[in-house]
Amino acid sequence: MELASKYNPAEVEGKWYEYWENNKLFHSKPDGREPFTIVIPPPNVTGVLHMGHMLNNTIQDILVRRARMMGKNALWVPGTDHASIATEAKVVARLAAQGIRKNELTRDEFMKHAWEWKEEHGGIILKQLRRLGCSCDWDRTAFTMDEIRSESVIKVFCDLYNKGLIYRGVRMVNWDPKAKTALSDEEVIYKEEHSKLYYLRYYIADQDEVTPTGIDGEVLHKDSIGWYAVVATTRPETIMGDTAMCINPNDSKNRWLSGHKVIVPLVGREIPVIEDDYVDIEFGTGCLKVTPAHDVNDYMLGEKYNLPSIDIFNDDGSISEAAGMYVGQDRFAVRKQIAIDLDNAGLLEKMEDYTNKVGYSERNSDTAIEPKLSMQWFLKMQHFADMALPPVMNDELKFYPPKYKNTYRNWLENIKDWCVSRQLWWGHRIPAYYLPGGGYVVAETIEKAVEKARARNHDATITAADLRQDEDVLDTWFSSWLWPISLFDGINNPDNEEIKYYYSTNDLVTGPDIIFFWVARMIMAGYEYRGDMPFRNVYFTGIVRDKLGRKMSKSLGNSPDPIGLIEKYGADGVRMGLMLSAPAGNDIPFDEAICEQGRNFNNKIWNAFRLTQSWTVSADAEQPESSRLAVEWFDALLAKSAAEIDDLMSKYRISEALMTVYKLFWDEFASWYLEIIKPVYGQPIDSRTYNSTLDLFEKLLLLLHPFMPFITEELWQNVRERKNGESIMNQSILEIAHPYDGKVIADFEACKALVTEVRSIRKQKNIPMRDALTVEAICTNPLKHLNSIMKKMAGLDNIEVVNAKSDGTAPFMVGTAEFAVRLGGLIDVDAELAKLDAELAHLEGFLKGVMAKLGNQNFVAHAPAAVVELERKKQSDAEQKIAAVKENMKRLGRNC
RNA sequence: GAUCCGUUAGCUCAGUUGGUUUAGAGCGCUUGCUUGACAGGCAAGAGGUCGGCGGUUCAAAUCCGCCACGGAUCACCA
Repeated sequence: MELASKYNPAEVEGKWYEYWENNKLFHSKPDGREPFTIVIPPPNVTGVLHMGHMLNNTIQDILVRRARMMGKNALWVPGTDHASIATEAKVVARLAAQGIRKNELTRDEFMKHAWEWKEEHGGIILKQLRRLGCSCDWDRTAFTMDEIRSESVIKVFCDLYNKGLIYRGVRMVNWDPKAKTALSDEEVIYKEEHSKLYYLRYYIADQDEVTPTGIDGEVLHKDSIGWYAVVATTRPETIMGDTAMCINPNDSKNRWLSGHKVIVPLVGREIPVIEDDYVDIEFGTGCLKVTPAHDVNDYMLGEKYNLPSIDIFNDDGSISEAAGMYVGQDRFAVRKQIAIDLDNAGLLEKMEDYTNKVGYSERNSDTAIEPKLSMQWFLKMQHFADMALPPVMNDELKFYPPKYKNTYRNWLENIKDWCVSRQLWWGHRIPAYYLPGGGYVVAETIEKAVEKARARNHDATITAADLRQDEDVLDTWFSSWLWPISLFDGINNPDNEEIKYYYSTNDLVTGPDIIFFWVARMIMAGYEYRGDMPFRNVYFTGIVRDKLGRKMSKSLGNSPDPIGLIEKYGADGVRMGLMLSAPAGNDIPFDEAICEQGRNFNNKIWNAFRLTQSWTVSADAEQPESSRLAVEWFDALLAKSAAEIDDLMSKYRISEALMTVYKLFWDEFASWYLEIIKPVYGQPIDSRTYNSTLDLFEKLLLLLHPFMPFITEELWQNVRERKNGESIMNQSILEIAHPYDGKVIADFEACKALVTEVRSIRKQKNIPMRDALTVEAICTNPLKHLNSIMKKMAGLDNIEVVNAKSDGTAPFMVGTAEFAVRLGGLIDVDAELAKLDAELAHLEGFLKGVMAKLGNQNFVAHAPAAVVELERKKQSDAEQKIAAVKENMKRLGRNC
C-alpha cells in the first residue's frame, strides 16, 4: 500500500463515522454489564455549534469511549432543548421580517410557524456533533418538547401542585419588556452602567405646619414657593408611581419631615412621608421615593405600610394610562423628557454622574429588566434545597473542581421561590384550567380537568369548552431539570427497565454558568422523583476564551467556526488542541495554533505507521539483542503509562492523561523504540520484532482512541486484517496495564542518558554519527546489558571497561557511574576545564546545602530517619562526583 | 460590600496530606542537521531568587497572617 506522507483526515473521518453508525456501535441497551451513562446537556434545538460545545462534547466523548473500552455498557444520550425564550424570539423576528406580528396570530398559528422553524433549523447542531466524532446513541435522540418529555413535564407540574409546592400569586417579578414575559431571578444578569442621579424637589403639602427643627444649617429646604424635601433617584420616570416618601427614623437631618405629606413633582399628588430604617441615611439626601409597583424594595415597603401601588408601565415598557402623563411613550424616552420638564418646572435641583447596576435579560442582552408586579406561578424551593445540599457537601455527588461546592451551597442556602411561568407560547403550556365562575383546577389533561372542575363546582354540566387553559408556558428549565430521568421515561413509567438500569447516570459535563439553572435543579428533581442523585460526578468545564482572554462572542467576531477548524486540522486535531489547553476548571485561552499541535501529532502517528508498512519481514532473520531489549522495555513502559492514565482519568485530569499518551507515543515510541528496532535501510526486519511492534502499536492506538477516534480507527483497521464490523471502539484497554519490572524502565532511562551525553559531545565536537566512537566505562559498566542499544543509538563501536580513563577522553557521568568518550586529538583542554569548573561549582553549592542541613543538630534530631538518610546519600553522591570532577581536572593539568 | 479561587520559565499550566539529588511539562525560543517514516521533522540546548512582606518549622512553591494584582459567585443604596 502506497501511503501519503501526510495524514488526510477528510478522507477517513466520514467513512469511519458511517461505519460506526451502520454497525450500531454507539447503541446501548440494558444487559448484564455495568452501565456507564452520560446525558448530553441538550443544546438549543435551533443553535449551531460553538467552541463551548466543542470542548464540552469532546470531553463527554472521551469519557464514553473510554468507558466502552473498559468493558462497560456505555451510553451517551443525545438530544436538544426547545429553549423557550431564545427560539420564540427568533421565530418572532422571522415573522416580523415577513411583515407578520405575533399578536396578529392565534396561538395555534404561531405554534405552526414555530414548529416549522424547528424542523428547518433543528438538528443542525446534532449533525455537527457527528463531525466531531461524538459517539452518541442517535436512536435515542430526544427533544424537550417531544411527547414523552412533554408528558413528563405536565405530570411533574401537576404532582408538585398536588403536593402544595406550586402556587400562583401576584409577586414582584423580573419583567422582560421585549419578550413580554417574566423571568426567574437567575435569568437576570446585572451590568454596570453609567447613568445619572437626579435630585428632585418634593414640596411639603402642608406648608404651614412645618416646624423645621434639627435642620442642618447649611442645607436650605425653602425657596420662594415654600419648604421642600429633595429625593435622589436614578429613575425619574417612575415618579408617577410614587405613593410615599420614606426617611430613616434615626435621620436627624430629615426629622422635620416626619408626619408630613409631600407633593410628587409634576404629578401633583400628595403622598405621605413614612419612616423605616431600610433607608440609608448616607445615600443621596436620605429621602427615598417609594414606588411599590416598580422596585423590589419599594414593594416590600408598600406591603409593610399598606401603600397603594400604581403600575405605570405597559407590558412593553411604555407608560400606561395609570400614569396619567407621557402615556404610550417609551420608558427611556420619558426619562430624558421628564428631566427636561422637571428642570423647566424648577423641580430638578441637580444631576450627578452615577454608576449603578442594571438588570438585563440573560437572553435579550439589550433589554433592561423592569421589576413588575404580576400574577405568576411559583415553585417553593426550600423543600428541594434541603434535599439537594447534603449529597454535594458530603461528596456523595462529586463536583470537579470542588470549588464549585461553595457556589452551590451559597445559592441553596439563600434559595428563593422559582418563578416557573413565562408569557410565551413556545413551550409546555401550564396545565391549569380556569372555571367559568372563577377559580381553577390543575390536571394533566383536559378530560381530567373537566372531571375535577365538575367535582369542585358540584356541576356535572361543565364541559371542556367551558374551561379556559392558562395562557402561559413553563420555564425551559422546568423541562431540563427532568432530563436525566425523562430521557429514560422515568417520570411516566417509573419502574421501567431502562430507568432502573441507566439511572443514576455517571458523569455530567457542563459549564459552571448553569450550575443554578440546571445542575442544582436536576439534583433536586433527581431526589424528588427517583430518591437518588441524577449523576455521580459533575465535571465543570471552563469557558473557552480567545487568546487574549476575552469571552468568545459574535460581536467581537473572535469565535472560530468549529466546522472550519475541523476541516482545517481534522476532528482529531481539533479535539486534541482543545484538550491540551483545557485543564479542569480553568478557562481555556483558545489559540487556533494549538490545533496545529494536534494535527502534527496525527501526522506523527501516521508516519510511524507508514514506517512499519515500509519494512519487508523476514521469518529467518534473527532478532537482534537490541530489539529484544526494546520490546521488553516498551512493554513495561506501556503498562506503567496505562496505569498513570487510569489514575489521571479517574481524577478527570484529562489534559494530563492526553499529555501522557502524547509523550509516550512521540518521545518514547517514535524517538526511541522505533529508532532502536528500525532495520538498516534496505534490510528486512525479523518477524518476531515486527509482530511485537505491531502489538505495541495497537496498544498505543487503543490508549489514544478515546482522544482521537478517527485516525486510531483508520490505522487499527490497517495494522492487521480485520473482519467486517470489527472496530477499535469495542476493544478492551484493560489488559494494557499489567505488573511490570520498574528496574527495566530505570535502567533504560540511564541508557538514554548515556546516549544523550554522547550525542551532546558529538555536537560540541562536531562529530557526525557516521564516525563511530568508543566509550570507556570506568571500573564497571552497570548498563552492560544494554550495550547493544547504546551502541546503536549513540553510534559507538565499543564500550570498554577500563581501570582508569585514558588521556584525550571527554568524561561524563550517568548517575554516579563514570564514563568517558575517546576523542583522541579532538580534545579542547580549555573548553573541557571550563565545563568542569561549572560542574564543580554546581556540585559544591549543592553539597553545601546538604551539609548545612546535616550539620544542624535539630534537623538530625527531628527529621524522620528516612529523610536524614536521604541527605546522607546526597552527601556521599555529591562527594563522589566532586572527586571525579577534580580527578578529571587533574588529568587535564589543573592543580586542585 | 460578602464569600470563594488564583498569582510558579516568554505563553498555558502541573507540582496530591511540608522533605525524592538546590523546581517540572507542553508550546515557543536558540544552535546544528536536506539522500530512506515524518522540516507539520530529527538532535542538542538556554530559560524561574515559585506576586510582595512577615510568621510557624530542623525543613516552606507547599501551612498561617497581612498587602498588591487578576478572576468568579452572590448581594446591592433609591
